[in-house]
Amino acid sequence: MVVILPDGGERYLSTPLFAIQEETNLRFYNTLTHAKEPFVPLQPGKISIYSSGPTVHDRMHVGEWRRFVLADLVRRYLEFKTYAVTHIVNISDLNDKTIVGAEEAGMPLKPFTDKHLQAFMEDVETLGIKPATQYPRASDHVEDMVALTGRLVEKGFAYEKLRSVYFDISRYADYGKLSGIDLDKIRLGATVDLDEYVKENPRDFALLKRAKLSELKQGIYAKTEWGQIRPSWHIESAAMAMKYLGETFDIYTSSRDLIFPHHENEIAVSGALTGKPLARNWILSEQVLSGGKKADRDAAIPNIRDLLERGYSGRVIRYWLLSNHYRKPLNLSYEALDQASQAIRRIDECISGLASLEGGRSYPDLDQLLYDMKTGFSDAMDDDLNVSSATATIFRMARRVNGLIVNNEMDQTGARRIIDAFKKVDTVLNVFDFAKAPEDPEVQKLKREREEARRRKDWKLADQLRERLVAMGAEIRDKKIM
RNA sequence: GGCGGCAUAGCCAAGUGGUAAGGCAGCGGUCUGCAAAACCGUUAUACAUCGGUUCGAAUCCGAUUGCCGCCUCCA
Repeated sequence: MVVILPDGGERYLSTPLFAIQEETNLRFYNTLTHAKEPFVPLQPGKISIYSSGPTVHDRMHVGEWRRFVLADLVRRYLEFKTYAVTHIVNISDLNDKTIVGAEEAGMPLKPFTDKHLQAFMEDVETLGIKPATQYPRASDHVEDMVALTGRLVEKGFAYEKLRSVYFDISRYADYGKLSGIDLDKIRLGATVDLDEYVKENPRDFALLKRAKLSELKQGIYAKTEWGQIRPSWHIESAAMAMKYLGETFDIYTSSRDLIFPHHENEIAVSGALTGKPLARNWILSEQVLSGGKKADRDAAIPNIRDLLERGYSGRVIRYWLLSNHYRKPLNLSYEALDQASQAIRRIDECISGLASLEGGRSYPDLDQLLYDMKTGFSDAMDDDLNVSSATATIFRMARRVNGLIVNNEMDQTGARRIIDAFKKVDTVLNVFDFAKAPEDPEVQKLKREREEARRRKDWKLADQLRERLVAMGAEIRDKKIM
């Protein structure tokens, strides 16, 4: 007997096959439904994520990195929970900004975008972001975009006007679900000059744009039945998402400010073609503010390299971007970064204390301690990635462990297990320091000299050496002179 | 005007009905040659405002205020 399930087969998810995954209490806030809901993958054990990628015309400022760090957090946490994740990040290298940027730089488009893509990848590494499974580039997928547009025209969802092709929103009844927008009430022309365009309805959006003269000169166009065109951002992203992850995938990560019109338009494109939702879960980061205003590229917002030059390490920046809940606005300030730096140091100190531990008794309640941290961490993360609560668990653990070390109640075996537990948690957060860089010989030499001075009770020399060591950035942890 | 979001200590921040986690900074102490680190103690009887529901509200309901974002060719 064949049963057609009205819910598209979702009830299969309660069969034993899914039991392992189902035991988890993982819940995400889904912007599509405006509610926290249990996360259930489309396929057992496998998860597909698509993330709104960079526009490679400039170095991204630190605010924009929030959505990439969020994507990384989602991915790492799912992998922590033993899912196999496919993660696609699109590279937007064919648009007004890159074309204008290349022109201004006096470079052909490809080398220009290559250069900025390389900068992007540098920052990915600095921030400890796991490289995506693939980084498809818009410029490599124009044929796919033209093909999708052709299908939309055939189905009557798109029309050509003066050699551009537009999506006809009036044909797509579900338009506006993600943003909750009411098309009759939006203010038309609030941010664009509508007179410049010849759409049948000002609410329609471009799929393929007639190539401009400057673009034709540079050869940045594709020949199609509608003329020489360049694809729009919306069709670019939708085409790559569907090509790499299929008609429907598990998670779309991005940031709130891209909901309308961009994501709404992608949903319309894919929904019109397949009748299916593009992504089941939309996980979107709230914005980074600077001085109370949106941090955008026009303002003087520092990028990752600027912050490195100011002395903040990649993991400090990452921790700062991560440590506030992703659905709350985050205010950029050096004070906040300083606080993040201090906070991380607390854990670093604990880890290095464990690593250099000698002697000590074994701690009888170690298993309980480890269990508390593990469950505290994953319970918090299961609840829509509550990083603040998760880190609170870790800090409590650190304080506890430091106390045990002070009282000689921890031995090397226990220390090793605690470090392993920190490492496990850090596969998700990726902010702690386990491999202290070996000290350079000069530092080691000064430290020996200082110890010698202390033994001789030559405090003046010892203090001078301490000043020099601190200035060199060395850490000093004195013990009682025997 | 429409839609969406945010408001908790000096700063950052968790907490959706049971009496305010955690971090930073501060203060007192232990340790130290003195510091640093670490440890112990301490730091919100107004959770934006007003009203309501309840035995009980930061949490639920209504209204208000302030701030932020988006509004279709910038991505």
